[in-house]
Amino acid sequence: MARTLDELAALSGVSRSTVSRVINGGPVSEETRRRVTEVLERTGFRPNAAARTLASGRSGVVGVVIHVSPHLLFQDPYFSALLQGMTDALAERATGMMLWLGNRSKQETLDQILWMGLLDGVIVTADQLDDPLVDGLLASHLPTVLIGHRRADGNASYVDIDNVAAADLMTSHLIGLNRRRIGHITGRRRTVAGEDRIIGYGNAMARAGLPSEGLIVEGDFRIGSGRSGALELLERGVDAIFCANDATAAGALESIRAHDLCVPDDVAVAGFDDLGFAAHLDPPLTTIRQGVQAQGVEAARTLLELLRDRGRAPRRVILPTELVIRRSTVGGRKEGEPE
Amino acid sequence: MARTLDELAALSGVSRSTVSRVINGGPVSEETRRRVTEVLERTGFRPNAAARTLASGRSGVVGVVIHVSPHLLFQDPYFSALLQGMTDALAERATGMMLWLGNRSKQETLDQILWMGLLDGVIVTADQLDDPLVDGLLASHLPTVLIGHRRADGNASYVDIDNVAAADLMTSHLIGLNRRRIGHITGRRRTVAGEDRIIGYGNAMARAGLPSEGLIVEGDFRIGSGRSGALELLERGVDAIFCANDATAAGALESIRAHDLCVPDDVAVAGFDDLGFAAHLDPPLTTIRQGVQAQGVEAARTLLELLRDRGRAPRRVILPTELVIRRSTVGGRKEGEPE
DNA sequence: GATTTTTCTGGGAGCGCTTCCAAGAACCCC
DNA sequence: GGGGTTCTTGGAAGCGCTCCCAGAAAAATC
Repeated sequence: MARTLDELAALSGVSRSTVSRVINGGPVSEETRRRVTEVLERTGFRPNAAARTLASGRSGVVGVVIHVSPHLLFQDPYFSALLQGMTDALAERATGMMLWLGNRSKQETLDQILWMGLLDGVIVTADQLDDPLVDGLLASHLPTVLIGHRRADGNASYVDIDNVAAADLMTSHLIGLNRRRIGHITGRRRTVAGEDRIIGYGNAMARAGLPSEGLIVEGDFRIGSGRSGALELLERGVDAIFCANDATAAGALESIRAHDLCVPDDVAVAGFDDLGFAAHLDPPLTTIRQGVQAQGVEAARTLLELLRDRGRAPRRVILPTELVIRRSTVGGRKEGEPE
Repeated sequence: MARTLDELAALSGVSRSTVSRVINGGPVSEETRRRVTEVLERTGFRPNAAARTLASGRSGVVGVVIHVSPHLLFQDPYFSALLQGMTDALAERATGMMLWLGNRSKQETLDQILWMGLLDGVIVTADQLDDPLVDGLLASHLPTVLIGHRRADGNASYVDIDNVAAADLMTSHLIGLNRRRIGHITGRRRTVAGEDRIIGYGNAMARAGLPSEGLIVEGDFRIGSGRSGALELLERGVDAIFCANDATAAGALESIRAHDLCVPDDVAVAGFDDLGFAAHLDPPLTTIRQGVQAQGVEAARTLLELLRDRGRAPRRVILPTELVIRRSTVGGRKEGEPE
């Protein structure tokens, strides 16, 4: 069994260069290509990846860094969907993927990635407002695509949604339903999504001339903070709660029910993300749908494009979001539910 | 900034070979080492991974293949724990990891891994009785460690638990509590764990002279099959149910409660895995604890050892399991629960 | 002090591939 | 039919590193 290009060249009676061309789709006469391909298939030849990488400067492998605790990673379908999208898009171009999960320190992760050296590019989740890993990656000249972005990342390539606009839209939806004391349970502090959703909420409230002070309680994107946040807001008196994500909203629903209050009659509840379970909460949750899987796909495509054409201008993608209205804000039957 | 060994050699006034020795810990005089190290740090030099791999034949990267549907992957903490264990152990030796999740066909995955070529070795979950991916990997001469193993994998390296013995132990525990009609909800068909747990259950029943026919219903490791399986077994009349894993047991508990039966007085329930939630079910679940994270660690270590010393005999590790008794089989207070 | 042993270092030969260059063959147009 | 294209191919020069070998220097031995 042939192990090198030279052996293959000998077997098929052409030069090494020609075999290389056949493998990489270079210009070769039809006749030669057929002959070499035949030998290629017969021997099951696989070119040595390290040698290709060394000679060509590209490895065909990209890194994906999702720096969250594995606990969260495997619990939140958000990441699962993201990964799925990326692997699909990468596989289309036969690009390998190395995955870094968040179980080491950011500095260690960064060092490892850069030290490793054989990556063509990196996709990294940039959800923190302040993230040395992202900064390091951007500074490293390694082609990098962010999922999410900070203000300062204006000339990096990224895929994101417009959190401010979406939160504004949701808040306006609640205002439009004649809610006046609308509380907000925020996302984790120092995350882009968290802060931007606060801004969007604040914008809508201000525009409507409604007060928001005292109506914002801090959460952390987890169900527990939804429970406690809702308790606090109920005490202060609210007729609607906009939660920074669906998990938080699930917690809020629990607390409200425990208080024997009715959703949405007494208190309307809204979430953000539209993860699978949102439609199956009781009552089904009004939320903002963001296509997480699509974000993964788009991020991968963006990176591949960046690789194909280095020095190309950064590509910034803002994916659309959608207000999904269900019964947690508007009573009665909605969205094709059984009568 | 230095980019190659030669540049570094020039900067520090030694030969390329010497710099290479300093980097790789070869024999170098103290004085030289200090001088070169200084330059190394000052320039932040990183050796080219592809070149090292090509020259040395090792890449310092191993593959991890967890071929389950992403849905399951991200839902079941089992995999999360496994990954965590592996990444920890691999990081100790600065070994990179490429991850293949189960979103492509097995054949595709196999091809990609082998084609990629730059892996030093692979860890793969071998839970299916019949798995072309595992077969292909074992046949490929790529150092491979299985997590779980089939009968035929006798001379591969693997990390596993003794499912037969553990299931036997659990069943005997139930028998020892004077249960006589003990049902079993199996794991997914054609998985090693599923089949072996049936065998262990059967062994214990036979030894005690108890009948098991009609008391085995097929499940699939998921909560749904626990619900339906329990319903079926309740109809046939049982005083205990041994479920193939904790998720199934959770489902069984639901159904039993829905029938207004009491656990464990009317029906005892036992699971397998001791995942985090098992202790928090109502009532807390008697189960078999297997250290999943430890399995990950052990698998990684085994592979690293295999790599250090090729041609070494395969290493087979059977990790211990433990019967964890909680209130789902034995009433009253147990295991440090509040009074 | 001469010889042997050990330690340290530099040179060089690859690892297997890509890719540039140039030469030859085949083809074209007027 | 000659000069110019265009296609196809082989040769050769690396890519940046490891590792073997042999020579030089240092240390140990008698």
